[in-house]
Amino acid sequence: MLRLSKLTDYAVVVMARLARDGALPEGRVQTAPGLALATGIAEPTVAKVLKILSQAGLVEGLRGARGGYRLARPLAAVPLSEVIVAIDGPIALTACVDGGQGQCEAQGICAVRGRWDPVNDAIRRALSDITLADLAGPTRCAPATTFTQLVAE
Amino acid sequence: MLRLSKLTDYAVVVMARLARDGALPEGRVQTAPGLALATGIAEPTVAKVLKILSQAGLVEGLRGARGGYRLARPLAAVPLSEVIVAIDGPIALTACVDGGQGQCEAQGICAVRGRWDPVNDAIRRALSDITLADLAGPTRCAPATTFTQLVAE
DNA sequence: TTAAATAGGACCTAGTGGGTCCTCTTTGAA
DNA sequence: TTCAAAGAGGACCCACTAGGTCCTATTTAA
Repeated sequence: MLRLSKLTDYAVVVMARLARDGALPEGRVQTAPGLALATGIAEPTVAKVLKILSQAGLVEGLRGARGGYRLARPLAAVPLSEVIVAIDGPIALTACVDGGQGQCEAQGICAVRGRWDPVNDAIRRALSDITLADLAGPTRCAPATTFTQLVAE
Repeated sequence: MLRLSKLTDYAVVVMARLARDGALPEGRVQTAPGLALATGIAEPTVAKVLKILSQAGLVEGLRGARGGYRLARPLAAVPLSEVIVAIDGPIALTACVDGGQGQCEAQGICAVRGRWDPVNDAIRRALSDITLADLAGPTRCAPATTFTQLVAE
């Protein structure tokens, strides 16, 4: 199904919300509970996503009372690929990736060994060309269509 | 992680092997046990993949003694996207796809609602431009590199 | 000093993909 | 005519891991 993890989905939503609420670079911050309320995502989950994004340098976390999060960069400067990598790890379209030592059990006879890279490059390129600004759109609301309808092939 | 299912991976390997062993359209057939032996993939799994590919019209199954499978089309005429769709279902880069009724719990406030389609289009285009022939290569063996090395970002 | 936040873990749970097995049907060959 | 070899089509089990929750430590403004 080639699916994106839910966490990544949440990340995009949360970052879009940060931008919309003015939590821009050097601007005021937005708390995790507040973002949870605004997005409808459970609070612990929002907190988890923000922590990961913070580690990746995509958002900036300010601790202490009156703390919160804000974007490290404007949405237009954040390629979608970067968010995916931050949450899900490297973008690679194959199952034998996470073997660690890279020893595919069928390595000796695998007919397509070493040929996935153009595929992965193509995917990475496609995801790098799209920024979060493209996904979030110009502040206005998207038309009332469901994901399912949009995405079904 | 954006991972492809293992089954899809197997499908590509198996189809590449079919081509290599001359199980081309209108040609002689190759049995599932034989393919399992040749690819190093467990036999029941190979059989499962072939059944799915057969239903999708990507391979042709001939029943009975001396039966087996052969490609329905040459590899060059099979876009990678078609194999993925056959095994994994529609290509769609978002988690809220399989809700069925399409009612995302955060539907009312989701900031990125309805904006994933350009992303999905880009991915589909990338995967449609690559055929199995590109993956399998011109019969010769790929260099001895592991998937992991090739694919790590 | 206190309360409100983030930071960083540990940990549990459920969904589902991966894999196996069983039975039925088809068909060529003895 | 019979038999064996193969695919067709399910049912089913198991393990992995993503998703989600919670707890504690740390920081900092009021």
